Amino acid sequence: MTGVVRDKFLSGENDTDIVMNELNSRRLEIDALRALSAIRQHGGITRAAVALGLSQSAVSHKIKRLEISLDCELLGRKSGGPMFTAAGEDLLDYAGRILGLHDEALLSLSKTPLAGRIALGLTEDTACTDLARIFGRFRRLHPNVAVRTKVRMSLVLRAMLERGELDAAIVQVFSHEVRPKDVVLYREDLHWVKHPELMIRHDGPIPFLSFDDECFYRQWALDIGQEDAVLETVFECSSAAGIVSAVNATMGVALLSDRHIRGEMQITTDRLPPPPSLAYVVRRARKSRNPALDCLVREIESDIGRQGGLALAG
Amino acid sequence: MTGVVRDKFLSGENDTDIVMNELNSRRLEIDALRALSAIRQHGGITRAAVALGLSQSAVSHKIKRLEISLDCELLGRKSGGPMFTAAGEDLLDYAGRILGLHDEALLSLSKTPLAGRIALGLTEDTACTDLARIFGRFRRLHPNVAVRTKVRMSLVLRAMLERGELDAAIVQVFSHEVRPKDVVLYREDLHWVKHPELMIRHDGPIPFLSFDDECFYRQWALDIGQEDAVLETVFECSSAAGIVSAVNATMGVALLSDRHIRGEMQITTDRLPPPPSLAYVVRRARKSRNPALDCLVREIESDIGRQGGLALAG
DNA sequence: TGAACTCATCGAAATTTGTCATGTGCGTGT
DNA sequence: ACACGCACATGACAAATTTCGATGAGTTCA
Repeated sequence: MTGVVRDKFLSGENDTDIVMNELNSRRLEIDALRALSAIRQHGGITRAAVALGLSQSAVSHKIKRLEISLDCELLGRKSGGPMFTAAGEDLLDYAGRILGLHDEALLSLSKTPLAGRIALGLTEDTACTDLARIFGRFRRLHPNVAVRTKVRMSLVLRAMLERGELDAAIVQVFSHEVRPKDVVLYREDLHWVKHPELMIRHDGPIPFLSFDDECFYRQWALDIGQEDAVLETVFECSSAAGIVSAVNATMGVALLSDRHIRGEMQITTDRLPPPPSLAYVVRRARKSRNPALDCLVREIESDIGRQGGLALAG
Repeated sequence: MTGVVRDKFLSGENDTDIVMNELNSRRLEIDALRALSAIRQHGGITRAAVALGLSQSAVSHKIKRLEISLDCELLGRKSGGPMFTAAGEDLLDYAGRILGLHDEALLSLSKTPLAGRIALGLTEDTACTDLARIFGRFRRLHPNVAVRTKVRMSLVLRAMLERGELDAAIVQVFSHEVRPKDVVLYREDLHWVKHPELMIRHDGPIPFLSFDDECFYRQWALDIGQEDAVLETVFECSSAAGIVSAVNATMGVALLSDRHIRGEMQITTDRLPPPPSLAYVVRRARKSRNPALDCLVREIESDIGRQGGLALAG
């Protein structure tokens, strides 16, 4: 509220009355309340700023404005102390309720139905999961949204995202590669596995059962294999099923995720470095501002049900 | 939200994407919701603007911005039709809830206790009502606020308001004198009354039982009496009780409100014009920006409990 | 028809918000 | 003790948004 009309009556008043005028115009910005919630959600001002698409200082300014309006501190600024003051905790509660009503009003009153197109990339293993059910429901709820899915390996999907051929993709990345804007759906550990009857010699190369060129973590394996001249690729196959068979046939050692370890396979670490852990994330193209996609990502995230325990982003 | 960071990615996009970007940044301003409520409360944009201390065009712009955010119309703009659309009615409901939470958050979190002074004027009949209870509670809740009340007749209080000797007063005014910023507490009708045994002659003056100089509507009666030479003042008294006794003693005709009509009194309209109706309002001095007074007025308004049915102003 | 009233729109002034650059404080490692 | 990295605060200013005053358009009433 920037009204000048009211201030015409203030001429000649003393400084106390000017302060009182400030207090009279107090209000809490919706977006500042949203920033406060994001600080709680993401664990700090800087990460909240990234998630909101603002600069760190804009978020800092917003909190400052809330604090001025309320004339109390909201963030605890002592090292090692709680992030929020008691007042900050109280306001977070109000913020949640206000934002809930606000967003509900936006959703229920807006007469623009979700429409548009979504070009979505999936890997084969995610394509065969509950995601199909999620997409089906989404289509039923939003008939005006055209969802086009392409199933590729993760490296291909990532290239397509970069080229703008996809709006979003569900891809595997190493955990250290998770970007702030990625939505982490779940995480997986990789293991070196072999059949119990396969003897690893103490010298010379280890026979490696490799996924093909398009497996994004195959390159990691080859890189460490070349560095130490440890691995020798003896088998290439693009499917996990093929690799599983080769392991069971004692043909060599493979790098597999928990999901693929079965039967008599044995996890081994002899002469091999600990593998990196993986994350399945929804990654969006840079040019992907699309309410329909926002809604779909929210559905996916909610349905996969991370239960708020895992960090959304690094 | 005016972020530039995100918009850097939009270069080269077509117009559809720009529209979608607007939708993505939708939000409902707190003050716009407050304006919508004020339009309902005051019966139009222009009156709402006065009450909010803004120009008419600022309020018009606010509604326009809400309509753009929601992509629907909120005000019915057909003559004779309802002021609000169905969507407008829905949003009013949300607005009430959001504003309630917002204002509650402001009140409960703000660490600046209400302080200051209130110079309040009352008429004798209002001083002897539940208002005393209201003031008592206000003092207990806000011990730092000094409330000083002066009991006078309405005309005197109005003069004191003009002179800045009072911050606010509860006064009687004719209904057509209600100002936009007055808070209407309740309304009263006046009636010409006489005892059934008093015969009004068909010619010559009517004996008039008059309140004294300080009764603000006495002047109205004398004015119309002089115009038509109808009334002859035969009795003057400053208290309603005295006037009631004189009526019952068949001394003449008096102008009384519903509250004072009792026993065998008879309402009459022979040869007399219909009296104006009255309103009891909280009227504030022009220089009365005072959070403590705001709070007190809200308490008074709420407690008198107009139940939202009556218009607050003209 | 003219007057009064209400609301919408335009151009520009006023105000608010966000960015960038920099400062400050804290924790960690050498 | 010092250097570095990280997180947040602050100042100056640009960009965006809101408000104002003037005016236009529409409606109602006498």
